[in-house]
Amino acid sequence: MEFKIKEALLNNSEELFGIQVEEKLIQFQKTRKDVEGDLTLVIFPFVKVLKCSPIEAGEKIGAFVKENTSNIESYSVVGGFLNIVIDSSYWISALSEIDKNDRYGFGEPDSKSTIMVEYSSPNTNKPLHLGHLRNNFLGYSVAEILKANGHKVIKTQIINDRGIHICKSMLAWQKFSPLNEKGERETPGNTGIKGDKLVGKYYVVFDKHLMIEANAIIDQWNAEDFGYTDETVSAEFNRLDESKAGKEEKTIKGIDSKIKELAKNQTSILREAKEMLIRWEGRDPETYLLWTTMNSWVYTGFESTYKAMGVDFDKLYYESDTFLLGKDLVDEGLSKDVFYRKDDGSVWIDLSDEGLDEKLVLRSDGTAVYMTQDVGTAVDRFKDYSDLEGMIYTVGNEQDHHFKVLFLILKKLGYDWSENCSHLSYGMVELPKGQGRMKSREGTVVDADDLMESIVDSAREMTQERGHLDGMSEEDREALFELIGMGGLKYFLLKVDPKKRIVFDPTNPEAIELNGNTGPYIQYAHARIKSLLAKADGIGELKDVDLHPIEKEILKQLSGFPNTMNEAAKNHSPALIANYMYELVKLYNTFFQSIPVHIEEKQELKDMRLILSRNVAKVIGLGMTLLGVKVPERM
RNA sequence: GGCCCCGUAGCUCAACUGGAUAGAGUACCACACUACGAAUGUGGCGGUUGCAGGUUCGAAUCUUGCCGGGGUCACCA
Repeated sequence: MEFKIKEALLNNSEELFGIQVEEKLIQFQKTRKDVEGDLTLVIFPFVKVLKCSPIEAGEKIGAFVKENTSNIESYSVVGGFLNIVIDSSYWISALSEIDKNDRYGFGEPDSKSTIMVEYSSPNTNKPLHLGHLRNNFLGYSVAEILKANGHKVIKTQIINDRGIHICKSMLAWQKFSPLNEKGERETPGNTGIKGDKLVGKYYVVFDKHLMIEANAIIDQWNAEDFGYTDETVSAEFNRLDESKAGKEEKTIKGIDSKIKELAKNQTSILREAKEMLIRWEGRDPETYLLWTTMNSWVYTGFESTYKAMGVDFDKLYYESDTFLLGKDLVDEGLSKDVFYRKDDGSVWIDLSDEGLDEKLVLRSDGTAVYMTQDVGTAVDRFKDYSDLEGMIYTVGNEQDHHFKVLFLILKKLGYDWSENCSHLSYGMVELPKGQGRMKSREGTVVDADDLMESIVDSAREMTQERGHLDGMSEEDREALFELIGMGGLKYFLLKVDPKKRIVFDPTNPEAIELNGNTGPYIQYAHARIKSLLAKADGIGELKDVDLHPIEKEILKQLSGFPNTMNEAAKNHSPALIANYMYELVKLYNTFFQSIPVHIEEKQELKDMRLILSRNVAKVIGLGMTLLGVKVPERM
């Protein structure tokens, strides 16, 4: 409709305005709720051209539009706004179109370019937490949205399976695990502890011992006892210690943390972990076996968490496979003078022209850093998929800088596709009242499994209270509780603009509501419609009938679905879908509450309302799928 | 300290990317189930959009300065 009006205005621009107006002057918006109309044209941009008051201009354009466009019932001018009323038969035919299409709003599968979406990408030394939930749901949803818009999508992650962090867990397990009566150390098998939780437990154990040892060292230093401490280290300690004199509390804190770092590096336990990493890199069989064993525990644990989350991947990349890949590219970059080597052998890129700093891409000992492998992995992925057009990295906004640098490096290395790479940067999940983000060491991390379990528990309780479960098997009930709980959780995390941080209070059992603007609210509407439709004995043909205003509102909203999907894909924002869904359901509920369907005497009206309802349910189903949320037939 | 992001009702979030009188949920108060499912609906209460200036027909949105919160500036990942 907008298109029709726009065309009419443009084609008759000379006659109407005296000159050919630019297309961008024609701006439509939704009509305010308290004003009659279905579509509003903003008049202000034409005022200058027509050299008259906004009212006169509005009247003139309104009259023209009514005369030259079909399906315009009437118009009115308020202030600088032309409100256009579209007739019922237009909306009825729109409904008829929607009704014909089971995949309304969706594009032809694989009709657009191939895009890789990376998400999750966990470390293998600790379990997944609330932050990962946001990451996973976001990545999964964006992938589904792109697919629905016709893109071919490859879901992937890079698993951080190597490095000092996993060695810490391995070492702590070796040193500190108690032995059972058979003389075995703790395993998921003999303890019943989930694999990722067990490995995470030993990561914490390592940290505890590290701190004890480091604090003991600092105590000795403070007592001027430097024992076997290296001279350069003791000198550094003295320098730092003396620099505290006369400083503010904040500065002293910073210096203290540097001293702590220094002491940590002197501990035997950290040295052992580093030695273990070197053995790992040398492919020492015993270390490698331990590493594969403990990682496999973690993967088994992750698998069950991913299953509960309802996310999946098409292709996995492991850091242990890719960490060497970037090195060849560093050589290539050196030969192209994109990088340069310092005297100590380390390799850098200078990005000061782009307003960024110098960035290290290879250590002086020749080992790879994070950036090195990210460059390597990116190039590798484009080799793996010849039709790949671009990539989306779902990673928290703490890494904004990293990705800016990464994309720049790729560009400078001559990879044109770097322009099609984007960082889906999302806000951290934070604790309330400026407590900042969750920290594993302080025990404020919200574990993913625990949270999912507790939300399903709430769903179970609420659903049983309602009691619409007669004749449902125990299995089906459990599946339903999970569907509702997970729907609530996903919607809670996805309805917020990805860019914004989320505040979550773990101490508040009602932090995730299941009433109001929530997943279950939308699921409930779906179940209600299904029940309504089940009670209908046959639905007739759609006829041209007069629409109630609320019915028209619902149709307007339904008509906007394809556009919302487009915007969601363009902005990588599931929140747009979630907000759309909420608006749709709110309108429908108003309708449901105030307008009878089955006792309507006029068959044509009844049929229209049933068809309308059917399509609301359809769009709810389609839209929620994009968020990874399932909708029930009953609940 | 340099750079980046964010400040909207008590709380959690919207606002179609510069448009009308800034909207929802929640909490609180009051109503509505013998018409189809009350996880609902209808009212009410609640705001100087952090503060101060600037740009224009028009600013929560763009701009400048300040205040407050977070992030980042590692031969960590």
